[in-house]
Amino acid sequence: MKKKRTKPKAEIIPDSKNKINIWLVEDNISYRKTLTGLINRSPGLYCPQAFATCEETILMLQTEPFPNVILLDIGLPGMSGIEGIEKFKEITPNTHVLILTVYDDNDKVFNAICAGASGYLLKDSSPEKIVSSIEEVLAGGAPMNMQIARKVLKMFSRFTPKKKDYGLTEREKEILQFLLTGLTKQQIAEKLFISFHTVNTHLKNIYNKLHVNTRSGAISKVFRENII
Amino acid sequence: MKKKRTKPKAEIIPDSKNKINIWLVEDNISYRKTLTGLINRSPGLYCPQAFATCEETILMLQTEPFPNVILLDIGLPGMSGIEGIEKFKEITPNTHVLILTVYDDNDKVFNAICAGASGYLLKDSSPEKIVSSIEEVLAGGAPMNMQIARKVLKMFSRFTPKKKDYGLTEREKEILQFLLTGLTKQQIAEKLFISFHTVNTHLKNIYNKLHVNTRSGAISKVFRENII
DNA sequence: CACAAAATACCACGTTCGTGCGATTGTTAA
DNA sequence: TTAACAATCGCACGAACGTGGTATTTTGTG
Repeated sequence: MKKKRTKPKAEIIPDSKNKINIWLVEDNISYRKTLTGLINRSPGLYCPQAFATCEETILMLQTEPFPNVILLDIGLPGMSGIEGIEKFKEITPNTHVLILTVYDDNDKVFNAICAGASGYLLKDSSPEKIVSSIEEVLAGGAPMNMQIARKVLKMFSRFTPKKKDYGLTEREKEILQFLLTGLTKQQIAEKLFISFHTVNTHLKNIYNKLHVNTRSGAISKVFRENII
Repeated sequence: MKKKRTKPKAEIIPDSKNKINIWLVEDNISYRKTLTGLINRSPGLYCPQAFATCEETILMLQTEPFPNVILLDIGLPGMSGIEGIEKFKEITPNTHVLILTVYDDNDKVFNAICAGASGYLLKDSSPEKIVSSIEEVLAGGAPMNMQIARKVLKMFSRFTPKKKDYGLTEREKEILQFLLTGLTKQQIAEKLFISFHTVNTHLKNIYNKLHVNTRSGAISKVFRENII
């Protein structure tokens, strides 16, 4: 629920008409001013709000119209930027959150993206890069510094479906699927229109192939090793 | 094991000294020629080999020195580009594979990256973008078209640890961990130096909290929803 | 302190599981 | 035509599970 309201401000703020509305969350005062200036000097961009903490930002989201983009630092006093993303996204899911930080460790990058960040920039980015990234975000992109992009791809490939092959047949995989849902042998038999005994046999074979001897072991193996 | 060998060729090939060695895998003849030309006209780049299939490429990898970058199409006759990536990476893990294709569906992108692609370009990319992307790959980046980058981030956020809270206590989580390994109630009891009956009680409570009534259901829920 | 929540413990009963056998049919590759 | 494999079906039995109770002790918080 956006509330449109003209708010008197001491500073000179650019005309908001047809401009991209950008909020800034950055605790370093001088960098914040630099960025605000940079954005407001860019045609088409408009930065009416700048905060030092996520908490303040969240408060303002209660009363002000939602921004198109939030430019967010991660190393903030109080609530971290990562937590901030989640909160922002709960309040206004359509607002893009663009991370601008000094941190480039896997953990921060991973968590930020999982939390819903639309892009991830490092603070050594040039002013031009920052401005173009804001535009890119709105054009449906996901701007990242190249080292970040590489990290992201590497993280991704760690999710590789390794798919060790235990030589399961199609029927066995099918039955395994039903195991995962917590069905009993009898229930599986009914689902597949076969005898209880047949399911029993399949289960025996599955256990043999997976080198387990309980449902629990089988199910855990399926999830941990991305079988099926 | 790289074998350096000067190979007589009918075509005029640029000097390989200090140039980035790029191989091209693309089944469309005219596009292949266009790209080869583009690369060889770029200072610092050098494309001595171009193939129509992964199979040919793999053969050549047996005898020729490994390239720095392989520019790879996905929609190929015979072995698909996705499979190709895996094979290439097995043979020469340090060679970067840069995808250049028309396909932008989640599945292809996901699989390509999981297989180890260093970048993902669409065929509507400008020649300049292609050349700069090759350079970016070698500079440690991961060039992607902006729509691809967005897709990648979105896929990532699907891995979000949602962590629904079912109000499990620490002890209950502990017992849940042992469930995953396939232990019986008695075995869990021994591990924790408590009575079999206590484990039984905990299990009852866990099932209640997770709204399941079998070990299988509990285990599946744990994996699917990232509990614990 | 008081009260709630968590952890502990016990029992009984019917259900389901895992595993030891054996067996028939159909398909597929050698 | 064999041989191998997959899928089907059957039985029996001890072990483990899930669920209904009840009850005591420990821990933590207002």
